[in-house]
Amino acid sequence: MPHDLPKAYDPTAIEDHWAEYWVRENLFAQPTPEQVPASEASVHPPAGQPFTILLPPPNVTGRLHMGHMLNQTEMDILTRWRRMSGRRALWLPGTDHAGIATQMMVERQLTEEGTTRQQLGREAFVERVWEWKRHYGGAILSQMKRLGASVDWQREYFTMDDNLSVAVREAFVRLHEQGLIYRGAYIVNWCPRCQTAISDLEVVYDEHKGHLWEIRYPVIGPDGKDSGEFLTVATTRPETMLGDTAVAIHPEDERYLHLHGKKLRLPLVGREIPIILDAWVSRDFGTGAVKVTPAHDPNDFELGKRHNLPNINVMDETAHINSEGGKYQGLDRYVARKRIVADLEELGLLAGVKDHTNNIGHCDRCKTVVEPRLSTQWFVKIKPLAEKAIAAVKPGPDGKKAIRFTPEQYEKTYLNWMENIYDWCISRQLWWGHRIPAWHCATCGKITVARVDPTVCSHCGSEKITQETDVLDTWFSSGLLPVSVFGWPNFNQPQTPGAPSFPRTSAERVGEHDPQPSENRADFNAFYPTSLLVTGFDILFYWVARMIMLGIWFAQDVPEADGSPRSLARSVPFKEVYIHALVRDANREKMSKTKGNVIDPIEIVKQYGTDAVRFTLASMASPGTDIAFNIARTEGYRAFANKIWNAARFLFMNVDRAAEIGITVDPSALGKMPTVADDAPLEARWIVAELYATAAKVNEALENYRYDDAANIIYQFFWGSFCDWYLEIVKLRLDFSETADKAQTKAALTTLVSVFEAALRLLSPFMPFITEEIWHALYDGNPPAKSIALTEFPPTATTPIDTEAQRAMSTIQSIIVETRALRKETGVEEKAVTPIELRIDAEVKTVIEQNLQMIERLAKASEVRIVDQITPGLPLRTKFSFDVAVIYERTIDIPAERDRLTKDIAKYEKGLASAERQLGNQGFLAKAPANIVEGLKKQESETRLLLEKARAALDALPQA
RNA sequence: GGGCGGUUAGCUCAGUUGGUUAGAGCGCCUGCCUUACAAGCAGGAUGUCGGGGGUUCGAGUCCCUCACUGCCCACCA
Repeated sequence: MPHDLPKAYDPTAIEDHWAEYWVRENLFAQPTPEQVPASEASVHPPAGQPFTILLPPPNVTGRLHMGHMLNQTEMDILTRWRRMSGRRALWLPGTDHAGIATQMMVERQLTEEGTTRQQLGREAFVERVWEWKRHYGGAILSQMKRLGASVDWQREYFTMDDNLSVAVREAFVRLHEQGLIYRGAYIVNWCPRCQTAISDLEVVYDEHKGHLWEIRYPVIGPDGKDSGEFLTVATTRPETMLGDTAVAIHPEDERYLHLHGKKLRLPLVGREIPIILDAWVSRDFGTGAVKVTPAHDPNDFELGKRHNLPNINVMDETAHINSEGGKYQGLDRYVARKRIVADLEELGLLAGVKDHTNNIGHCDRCKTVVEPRLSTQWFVKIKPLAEKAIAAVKPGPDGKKAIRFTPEQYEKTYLNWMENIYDWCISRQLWWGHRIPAWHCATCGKITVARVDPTVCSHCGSEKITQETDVLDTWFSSGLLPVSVFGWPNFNQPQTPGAPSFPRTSAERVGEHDPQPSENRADFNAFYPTSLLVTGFDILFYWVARMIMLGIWFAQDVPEADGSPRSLARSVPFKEVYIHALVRDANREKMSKTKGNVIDPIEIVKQYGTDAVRFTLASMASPGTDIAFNIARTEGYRAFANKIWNAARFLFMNVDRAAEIGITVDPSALGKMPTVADDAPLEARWIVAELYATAAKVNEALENYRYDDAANIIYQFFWGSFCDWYLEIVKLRLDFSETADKAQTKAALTTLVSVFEAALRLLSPFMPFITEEIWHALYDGNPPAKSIALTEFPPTATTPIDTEAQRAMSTIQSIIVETRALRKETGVEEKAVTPIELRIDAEVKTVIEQNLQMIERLAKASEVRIVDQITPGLPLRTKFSFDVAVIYERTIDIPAERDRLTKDIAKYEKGLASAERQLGNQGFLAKAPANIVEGLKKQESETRLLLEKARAALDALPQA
């Protein structure tokens, strides 16, 4: 049974294999829990509490980027950890149909083919998008599989699956029934390229250097002719003047008040427009007179409503001037601007042009400048939903919050937004998405909203009805995911005749997967509310907030399993939200395609291994701080993986050698927390104590989303304690000679293997690949489970830790470190062994005397002479509880030694002075807690001793 | 304009309710191919915790202020 591991760790050789294995074996599938009757509860031991987590669905068009990988690494660590800790873990994956993004992608293809979606027609186009999805849509999830995400692939969903579409439709209809959906003409953000409305959130603002044009509008005299007087308005967008229906001035602006009641002649157009008074106008901006274009500016729209002004829309959906624009018709908005400015100048109506910096909104998707546009859209009256969403994050009557944010600061951001929320424009003029289930009647003009496609108008019975062409905002469907993925609404909705046959999923259409839709509430009962949402702050409002609003709104009507009403705390879509940081490049720059600093996770994974990249992200994932992804760290963690690899090789080498003389490790010692006898060797007691301490710290860190702490603690344990110290010491015990004490060797081997095996389990959530590989090798083909991921995570022990062993070991380590340093200073050759003198305090004397061989081996001492006093003249190092000296003929570097001692003395003097000052302070003695005072006193006496020793050593140095 | 962060070793970052002499990784310097690992081992150097003020027996940690810096929200034409 030789364990043949290649000498160097090569992630590429193992990772693909395990990634495929995990998927193929369905290791992380979480079936719908069977409802066990109480009478049988003893037969079926109660399963762990569910740990449910939804993958923020990546866009189906997406390619995996570093942000995804961070997000998935964090979720995977937590899910694996919870699963190994006995929870019923469900991590649910899926993709988002991503309306605009996907439509754009396919439109681009069509452009290359020399056609357009309009030429194709709606139905063919949508079919074309499905086809695209079938071909390319799985890419990001394949990448995810490669990264080893421990999700339940059997439950994979797509937001346009039929069951999820049913949920979308139900949600829309219910909100409509509840009077929370309305349709109307409002100014919305319009993207002239995408030719759709977009929500406020989808507009990103950018500062641009532009101009403020001052235009003279002729005042019409009592005779109906131009009076010769002008009112000068200032505008950043002269082209919109074609749609002006008034000019507004401040009611107390004495410069212009005499003009009130008069009319102006709109230049270039000739229309007579009124001068209105409104306090909204700011007197000190521009000229103090504002042209009012209600159809092209949100403020003007409000102004227009207040003053009953007509709305004149002068642009079409592509932002070209329409027939209202007279001779400018057909011109692009910016061409029209140029032309208009030139014409005004020619007419002598351009009073001035000033430089002006203004913020311009761009479409988040395609970066086209957004046009505020008057159009008819669908909205959700959001306040009632927001109220509940606010209550969910504020302390309830029991003082607890239904939803807790980590880091806490995001709670404020969230509340601030939620408290100032505007109605949500949910209609999009796209073809790809959930089509709004509303039908317009050509006969009576009314709208029919229905769960089932109607054949006649519900108002007048007319058959002349046509479905609304708009689709819903993508976030409307993703906002429903926490309820819809668990079967809402079908389980509590009477099956409507004629409703889409269910289950029929897009996956069936596509022929990829066979998701198992829930037809009862077992899934919902077991997994809702989900435990945690891990996501980036960039979609806090888009998605997180919408899920909270919609989740509460619809889940509150779903009774508990026992029929009782559902509380707010049980209606929320998730109990915790963990907002992770942004991954930046090594220079803290945001990664972006234009900057060319994007790190492709798959590339870097190929180079360093998934485990190393995961560990990098985990070790830097301190809550609330952006991650400056530094490849040097990844190199370091690849070295760590290599270290683990080689520790395994060392282990296997010894296991094999032991087997040759009939020593084997009892498999029952593995798979749990190792134990040691009280009389076991010190290093065995110590490493087991360290393991327990490490497990406790790691569990606590993960409990608090301190991935960074957890990773560093494990790293320190494995490399620092286990490899650097324990492995070196245990070599002393691994004696395979004929004369060896077999019982001792076996005990040492057992501790070695069992601690290592436990360490693998500890590491597994962070580095699933390498631990899986080594774990399987360790069991040599007979593992107790299909995967290390299904074994138990080292728990936090309830029994006390062997602090005595820790203390003793710490002293021995200190002796060894000091001796090594001393050897170096004294110029002892690396290979040479040399006797040392050691003076030790009584209380540690026994244990150290029993473990002299550790010092001999690790400090390269040919002999350790325990003395009462170090022989004068020997180069020595002093510590509080011991002094150590090397017996060596070569002299030390006296100036360097003097230098070192002088520095030490200065440090001790400073420390001592500080301690004495505090201890001499009555206020300190009176007010500081006892343990602090005690600690300081101890420190003072120690420092005093060290200072004396250092001074003595300095005095003893030969004069240069 | 409103709000929220950040500023700690050359670099990237920890430092939990104020408490003993501020840490890690990488990098750097020195010596070692020591039979698991040179992707390694051993030793070493490095900080007026952004500036100033205050509270306190005690401040990297709390308060004020200034500077620099990042982000979010709002959008006066």
